Amino acid sequence: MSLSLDMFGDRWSLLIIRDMMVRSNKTFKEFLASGEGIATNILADRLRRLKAAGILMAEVEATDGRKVNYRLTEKGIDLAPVLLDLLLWGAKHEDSGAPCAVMAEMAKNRDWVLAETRRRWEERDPTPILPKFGPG
Amino acid sequence: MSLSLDMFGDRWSLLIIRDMMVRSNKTFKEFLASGEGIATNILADRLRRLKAAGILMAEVEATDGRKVNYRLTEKGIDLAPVLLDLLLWGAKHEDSGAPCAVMAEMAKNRDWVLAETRRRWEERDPTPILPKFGPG
DNA sequence: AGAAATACTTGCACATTGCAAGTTTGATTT
DNA sequence: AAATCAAACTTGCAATGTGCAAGTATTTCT
Repeated sequence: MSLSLDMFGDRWSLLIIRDMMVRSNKTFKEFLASGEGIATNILADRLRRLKAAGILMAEVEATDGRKVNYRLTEKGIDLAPVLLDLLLWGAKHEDSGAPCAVMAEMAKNRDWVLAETRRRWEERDPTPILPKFGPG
Repeated sequence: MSLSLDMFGDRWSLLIIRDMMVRSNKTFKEFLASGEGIATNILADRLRRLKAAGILMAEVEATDGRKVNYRLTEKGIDLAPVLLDLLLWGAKHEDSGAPCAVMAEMAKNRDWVLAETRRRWEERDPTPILPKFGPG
């Protein structure tokens, strides 16, 4: 756990991973526009560190050599349970602005949400997971 | 989630909570002796912030007015799923030194481990959770 | 060839952290 | 009762990390 916190014991790393996981953010610009207000140098540094740790990988887009697409690795997508629990905790104990019913659904269908998150990652499906709930 | 990371987006807060949860650490001195090497000023600051956030509470020991006993609140013990997932992730993807079999057991009995963690908190049972596994 | 877009890097002020030492309050010993 | 010890902090300061504004490199568009 101490090792995990060497990597995630900062303000931004987990937010970046969350943006990749639930918003399908892929590019530097998208991360900047995520609204949390990360500085460009910090973003560059975190992407570098997460890449070095094998949590994400980077590749330049085939059709546009300017763009770099970041993508979670298996190690990265395995953080989904941590992020989901953190989200549920925040929704329960902090004023998150998220509707209670939605959060209750997510807590109830925890395993399905995790499976669906992984499926979207595997199939590169960029559909956001938040508005859709339940197996049916 | 951004709100959660305002609180836990640092190197030490979650480690302190982990030490309270799995090692039943209660006093300033015990936290210092946990082996992670936190500085005294940082420890004091984090305890203050976690207390202000309602994640733990402090009370001076009745029989020894020097000692302050820290204890997780309901809000604090609710972080157990996050910590467990982080532990399992670290065990899977980083060299944690923890035996694989033990971690596999924890992953399998996730719900039981969480229930047992909460029971120990409610009953103030200081038995460490790590060497004991399975419902039977 | 020139302008625009994307992904960074750099310089610098400011905040946070870590270490060592000191302070405060309460218990224990003589 | 005085001196000593113990636990929980606080303080000072150097080093490290962060955030903002600006600049650079490479690639694409016109």
